[in-house]
Amino acid sequence: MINSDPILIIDDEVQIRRLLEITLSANGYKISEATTGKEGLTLAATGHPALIILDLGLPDADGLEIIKKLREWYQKPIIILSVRNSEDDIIKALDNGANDYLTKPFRTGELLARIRVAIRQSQVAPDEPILEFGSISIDLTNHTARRKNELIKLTSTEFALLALLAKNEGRVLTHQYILKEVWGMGYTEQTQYLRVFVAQLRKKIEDNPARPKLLNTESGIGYRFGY
Amino acid sequence: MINSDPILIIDDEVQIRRLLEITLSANGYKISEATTGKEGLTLAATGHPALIILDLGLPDADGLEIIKKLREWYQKPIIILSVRNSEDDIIKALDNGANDYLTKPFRTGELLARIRVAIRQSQVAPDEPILEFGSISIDLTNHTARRKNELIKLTSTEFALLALLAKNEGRVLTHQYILKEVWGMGYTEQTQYLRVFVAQLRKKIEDNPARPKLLNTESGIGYRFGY
DNA sequence: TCCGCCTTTTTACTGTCTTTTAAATATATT
DNA sequence: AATATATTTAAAAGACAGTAAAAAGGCGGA
Repeated sequence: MINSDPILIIDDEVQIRRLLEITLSANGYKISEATTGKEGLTLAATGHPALIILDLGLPDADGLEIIKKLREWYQKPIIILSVRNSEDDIIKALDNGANDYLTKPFRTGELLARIRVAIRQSQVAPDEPILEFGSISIDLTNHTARRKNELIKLTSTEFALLALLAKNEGRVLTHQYILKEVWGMGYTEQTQYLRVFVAQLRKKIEDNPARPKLLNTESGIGYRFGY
Repeated sequence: MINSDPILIIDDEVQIRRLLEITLSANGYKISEATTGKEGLTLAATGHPALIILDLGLPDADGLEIIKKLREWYQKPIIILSVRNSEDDIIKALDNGANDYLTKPFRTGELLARIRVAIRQSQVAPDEPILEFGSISIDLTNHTARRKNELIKLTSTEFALLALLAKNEGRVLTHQYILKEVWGMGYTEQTQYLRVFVAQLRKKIEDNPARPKLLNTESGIGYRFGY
């Protein structure tokens, strides 16, 4: 997920909390909840949330005061949800450190988009998932593979083959399956293509291509990556 | 003065422009104005505005496309003003790079508060606007590129292409993706444009254009900058 | 508005890299 | 040992990329 830190919801209305719970967790966010200002401040301090959604109309505290208290140390985004729609309330909340202000009832899709905006601004680009196998690393999103940090020059077919095998580390993939995935369903009989490309790949990724350690042959069946 | 760079207003309605002129300058902001998308893009590039206020319903261009075009190089806040109030419009604008979205008619005090929020944030998180690659440096805010401190003369398309690749250093970008980002979604088949512009760029940025070190070809896939 | 300049698009050609095919050699399985 | 399966190499075919230059389009200045 984008961020493993939770979104902290501070709201006394149980319906709103339920709605946010469902919407946010359905979109892959972790959540933590508080029903009072006091509890909210404690949870903000202990749970280091990635973002705080704050209801201005809490029974036990003034919303503005909570924003100010949070902003003494909390740098990440604060989004206000409030029934109050007066310009004065909005301006005061924003000027005291809130990042955004939505009035209830709000549209969940819009809230999600505004959360994305806030998080986008507060965080640096997340690292890409990279598959590692000894001295070989394969970056699927960047379409690059490295060997001891040196870029390996691979053709698109070679990369597709390597990626398929690497994604299925330890599994035996049959010739037919590999051919179907890499070349397409019309090529399941062209085992020879596979042999040629396996040889090319081994030259590029193996220390000793004649004694492969990564790209292993399962005679009569297919190939297996790793293990 | 909060910031000596102006706020750029892109709106075709003269009443809105007058209103914003008065409100913003009364609050100490400098302003510059454009009445069309085209003019807006030019002024954004030449005037390095501290913030852009953009009307989505311009007569000469699709608002979303303008946001995308701006976001190819413009890092500072973009606030949308629009008569459209549908959730879909709001989400699309925000997800394509807008920082905030207000529907017309808007309250000037709220707009000012949201401008303060946006500027506050853009000062906290100043993205490094100058990318460096060996003897090449690319200044995204000023739309300029240098080679050994000599200014390189680039057309706007050339710059957009270079900026896109440079921002994605080390990643392989597909032909389709590059074409979509630089030319627009109707051009994903025009790989020849790309070849011509890549050749032009290489002449300008590479020591030896025939043996590129920065702008690398990934045959059958696309191009990769650096690494 | 027209002219000239600059940028983008189009065209035609050449060169390079990738995939396919083929054939000879090696290894595994029974 | 015989047979099937796999590896390796290299050349042929095909796909893809680079280049140059002309045509078209857009823009600003006279």
